[in-house]
Amino acid sequence: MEKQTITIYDVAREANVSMATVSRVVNGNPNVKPATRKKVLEVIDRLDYRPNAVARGLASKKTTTVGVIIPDVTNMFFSSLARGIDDVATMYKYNIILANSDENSQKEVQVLNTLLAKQVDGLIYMGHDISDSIRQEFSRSKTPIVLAGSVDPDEQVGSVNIDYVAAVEAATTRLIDSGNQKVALVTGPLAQPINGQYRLQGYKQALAKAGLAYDESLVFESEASYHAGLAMFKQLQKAGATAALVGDDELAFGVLDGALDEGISVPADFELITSNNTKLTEMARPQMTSIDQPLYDIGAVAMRLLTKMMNKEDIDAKTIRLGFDITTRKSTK
Amino acid sequence: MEKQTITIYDVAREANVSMATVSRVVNGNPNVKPATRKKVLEVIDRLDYRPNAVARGLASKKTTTVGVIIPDVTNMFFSSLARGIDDVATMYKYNIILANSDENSQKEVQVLNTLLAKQVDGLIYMGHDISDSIRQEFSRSKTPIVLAGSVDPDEQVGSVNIDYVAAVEAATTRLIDSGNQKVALVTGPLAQPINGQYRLQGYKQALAKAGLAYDESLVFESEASYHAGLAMFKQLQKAGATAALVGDDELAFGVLDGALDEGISVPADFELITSNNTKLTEMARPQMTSIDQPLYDIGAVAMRLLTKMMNKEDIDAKTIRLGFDITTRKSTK
DNA sequence: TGCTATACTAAAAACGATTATGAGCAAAAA
DNA sequence: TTTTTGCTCATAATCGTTTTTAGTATAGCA
Repeated sequence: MEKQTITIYDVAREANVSMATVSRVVNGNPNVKPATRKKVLEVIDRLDYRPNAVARGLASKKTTTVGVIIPDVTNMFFSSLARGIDDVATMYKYNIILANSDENSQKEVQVLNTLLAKQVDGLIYMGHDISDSIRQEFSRSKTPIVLAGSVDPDEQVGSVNIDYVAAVEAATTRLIDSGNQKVALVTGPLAQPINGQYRLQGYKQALAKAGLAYDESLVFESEASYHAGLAMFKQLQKAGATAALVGDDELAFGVLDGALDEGISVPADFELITSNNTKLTEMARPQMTSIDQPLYDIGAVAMRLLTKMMNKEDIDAKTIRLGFDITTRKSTK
Repeated sequence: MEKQTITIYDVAREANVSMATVSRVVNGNPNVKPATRKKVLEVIDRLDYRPNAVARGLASKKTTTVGVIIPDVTNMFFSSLARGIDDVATMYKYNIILANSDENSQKEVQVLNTLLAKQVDGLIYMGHDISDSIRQEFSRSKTPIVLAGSVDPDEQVGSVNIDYVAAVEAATTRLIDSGNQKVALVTGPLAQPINGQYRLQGYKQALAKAGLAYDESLVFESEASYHAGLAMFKQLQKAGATAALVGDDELAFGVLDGALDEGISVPADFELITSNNTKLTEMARPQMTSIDQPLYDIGAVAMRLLTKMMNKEDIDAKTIRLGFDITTRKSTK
């Protein structure tokens, strides 16, 4: 128990150079003679010196850390995004401060502020609902921000997503084309733009193109949980729906099991398309047909976009729209 | 676009006090006259001052940040732990730096080092496999560390887990008691202590107590994925197993669907118990009986233990063993 | 009135890096 | 030989806090 922390100053002294030189070799600055560099590296190794990132952050005003606000890590949709984010973050030598928000705007604002206090170089925000309070915080912050997997109606900040309108329209059309007159739409709160604006719009467009009337009683709001889906099926049945487009995989899994538990055969008597194409879609029996959002990629691209913003590189477009697909499995005819 | 960052010095000047005084009111130090405190708070509010956590971290040598090493956020088992960790972390005003390791020891060591460079106040490590390299890093680090959901054979660091031996023994016994002569054990790599030592031991104990011979051909190693489970079932069948204890829910889900896909009826012709009691167990049809590890709690307790260590409080026990249960559902008779 | 105790506040020194600025020196050019 | 050029490297300022040290003002007391 001899020494405490060993600092750049210690290695400078041991190596008979100045701290500036040590700093240079640590940071790979080329202005160091190979012999000197070697000497310094040896001392670093011998002393087991590890640069203090906090001090470095203070001096350089860069923390190589980005904040990630996530509704709930436990939700496969978001954790898939998070995985993409983390992978490209480490690729670019950034670390991730992860904070769960429960999509509660008060918590979000608070979290955002502690993240900014910690001087993160950038922020990634996940969550469908961009409350006014958080939007306000966004706009007065100088820190680069990008939204992953959700849409920013006024394009203040960067965002990466898919064309939800088109995706839902395509999926709904598929359901209509296979003979369903009454296709239900089951999503999260319509107050959230992704549901109330985009998904609903896509749904209506599909209906309109097929010459079907829009029937409000076929639109269901629900939290995104398995149990909610289980309970939901009876309502769908009551409303006379013979097919449903569901906005979340867990929820869809619930609806599916709800149907099965009622003795309804899927897809023969009830067809279902879900939206996120997580692993869950393959675990269900029958496996679920799904809109295929490239979740991992959305996260990865969002982080990549953020790195560009942090580097002050030119961005062609703040909003990146990735392609989607519909993966056909066994829950549709 | 007038001012850059506003510092403690600015508010001191505006409020006609010293920076030390501002520091005191920000940190809730009682040695400040109420009137002064009020005045300072007003200025802070007016200038929209936000303390720089990096500078604070440098000066105080505390970052109120803990590092969390996780194999994969996308795995429900670990994300459940992570959620517990994050919740109590925020409760104690800590933030979480989350890093995926893929249970790759090289990555782990690297991640650990960058975390330490960032001066985290503590570390939580998840993962079944504690490689020698990581163990070595642990032992020469002065930073408090606790393991969540895994066992430390030499109790160098803190850890929170359940009694895996007893849990597996109980589950296996259950399977034997319901008439199965050939119970398979399906887990991750036996090289990992949790599998090769604890689970296997529990399994053997159950066998021994029931007077059954241990048959190596009934023990299967597998990665913890749904697809691996799907493929695994045929092997179980070939080995003549009529029941299985599976170490991971996704894997178990795969085994279950594998059985179903083969036309085997569960639990009539094949019984199954899984180990983690994640949401998945309820989604399966039939729902899966499971050892019930309190995942969220393990995470939460681990973080709580870590806070105590970081505060240098006395710890009664570095290893905390939580209780477990077996939740009976429909995959057992 | 003078002295001590009390209650705060001010100034300055860390904390451990980064980064201008410019000095020293050898090689090249004049 | 002298001047210029180009590398290397050292000095010192700076980043925004916390924390220690040294006060100062007020009040209490004899």
